[in-house]
Amino acid sequence: MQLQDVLTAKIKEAVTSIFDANLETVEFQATRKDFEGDITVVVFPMLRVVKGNPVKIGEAIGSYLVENVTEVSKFNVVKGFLNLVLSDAYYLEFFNAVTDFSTFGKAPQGDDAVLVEYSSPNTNKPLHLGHIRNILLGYSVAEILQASGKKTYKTQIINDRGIHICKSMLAWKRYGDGETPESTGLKGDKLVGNYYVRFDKEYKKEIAELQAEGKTEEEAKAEAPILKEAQQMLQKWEQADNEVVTLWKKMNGWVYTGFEKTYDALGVDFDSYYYESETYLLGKDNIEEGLEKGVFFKKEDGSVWCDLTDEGLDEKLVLRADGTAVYMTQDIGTAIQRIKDHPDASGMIYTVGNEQDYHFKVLFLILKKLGYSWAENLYHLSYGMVDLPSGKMKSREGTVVDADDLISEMAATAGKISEELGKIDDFTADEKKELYKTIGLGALKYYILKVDPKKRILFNPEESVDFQGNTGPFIQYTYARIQSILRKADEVSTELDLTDITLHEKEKELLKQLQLFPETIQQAAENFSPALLANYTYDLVKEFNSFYQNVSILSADTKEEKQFRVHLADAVAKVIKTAFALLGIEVPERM
RNA sequence: GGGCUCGUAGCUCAGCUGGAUAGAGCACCUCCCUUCUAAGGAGGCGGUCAUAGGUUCGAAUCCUAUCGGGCUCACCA
Repeated sequence: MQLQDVLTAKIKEAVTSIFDANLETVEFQATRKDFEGDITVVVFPMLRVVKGNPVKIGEAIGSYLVENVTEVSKFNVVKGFLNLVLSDAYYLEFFNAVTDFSTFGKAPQGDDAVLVEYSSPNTNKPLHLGHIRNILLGYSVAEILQASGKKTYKTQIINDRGIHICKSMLAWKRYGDGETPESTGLKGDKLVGNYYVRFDKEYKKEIAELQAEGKTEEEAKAEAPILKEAQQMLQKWEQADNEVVTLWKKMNGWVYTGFEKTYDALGVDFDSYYYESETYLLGKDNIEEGLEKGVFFKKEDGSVWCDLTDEGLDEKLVLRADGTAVYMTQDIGTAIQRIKDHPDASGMIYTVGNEQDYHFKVLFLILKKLGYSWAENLYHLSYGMVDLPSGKMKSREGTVVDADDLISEMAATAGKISEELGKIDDFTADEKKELYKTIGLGALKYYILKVDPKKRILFNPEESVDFQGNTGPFIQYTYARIQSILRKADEVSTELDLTDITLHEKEKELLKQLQLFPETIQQAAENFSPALLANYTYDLVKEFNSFYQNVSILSADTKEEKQFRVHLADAVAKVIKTAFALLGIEVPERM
């Protein structure tokens, strides 16, 4: 904010010349709606340096500013708050200075790059609502970072190996009867997911049988033949057994095709993919290095540990006694590998649920100890669970909210509402379908992104997602309404003449809100919080609606006024579009 | 039990580095579609900001303790 710098300097100047005292900082805040003014200087903190009555001090500074700063046209003092009224010219200049509102707020791209990891699914079941939160957050944060001037690489790590993958493979082999996505018409991830569930069913059956034979529950769980067979399968996989690997490739292929469809429906993309089947052996060399550097130590049994007691944490195992890797080993190796693969990247963001807070705390600490410069720029984008009114989502109990189902339900609801309103009766069937998808997704994405990532979300499928109030569709609707105005205003010249414009109160409010956009993007980037951006957009839309209700755009008094208002509405629409793009939400021209 | 985290209106959520009388939406009540798209707008109802202390000119915000919810403390991933 340039003006704030000017004001700061002038206020310091005023305090020096009037009170013969030196101010170190000046505190500003936006003026509350119920007071006259645009920006407020808080006088209280000055009392430390300047003795006296805050109101008198405020008045003295106020009149000094009106005289010496052209942008300040009036002032008033309430208690210790000096409210400054900024001139119309100041706001009009701001508006005029923005050459292109469709790129307004975005910082030019620098050289500094950052990796954003998100999604990271298992390949044994379809994506659900929990993944949706992850995916939307990760994608949006990547876009926001990009808009804040960073280069970003979107990436994911796919958990494509392990006992859980073998479970669905085994169940398919036993009971699948050669089924394929083509033969069943099922999405590949759904088909594989069904066999994962099937495995669990058979497993439970076997446990029950064994328990009937007198085994304890624990024995039964460990000895169930189907589990034993799955474990053998994993061993065979690790030995690169041809048959197992072929099956694994085939079924994973189905899953990937299925995932792609879901990603596509959500409108997200990735720049690179990492597979655990390729990275799970990484990290062992790094452990060796760490041992040499003295970051790690070896216990009598040969296992390797990292001592984090100085940091108030425990000792953490990084390599088993038999030399095999643990989760941590792999993550250390993968992080190092990724930076090697992206030499311009100076940091990494992991979008992973908050149940792994501790893991990432430790991981980052270890990487720092290993001396990697980029380890200072690691961030765990931790988010809360998505819970149902009934509690946690459990795939086995069938209480999972499936991602694809949810997406299509949202579109269906959007369709129902649109049909009732009947504003798009002239649309073709395809156009309607496209629009309903846009609105449905807008509702879902906004619903999830507007809440602080840290907080858990309670999702009630019965009540579904709102389409009124602080929602995606409401904001999309405002955008569409502005487009409608612009279509009708097409005879307005592109030339903008601001010389004779006197700002209406509502116009001023809108301009103020627009002005905040660039810093909102920066803040959202710094805090890794799409929620900040979502709520900003809502405020902007509220402000526009208030303007819309009070100020006639197309029937303004003068031609210049009309032009200005049309341009202003257009600017609002463009900012909405940019903000929503950063949230991964599309905006329709009509709805 | 240790660590982390959350607790704001009946419900879902905002509230930036401490600042003025704590804000929206939903729900409920009253109005406003012959006027640029009513998925909208104006107003009403609704709060001891979990509780108790502390820090100071000033606390929803910072500190401490307590209570409540969640997560986590694996040679699982």
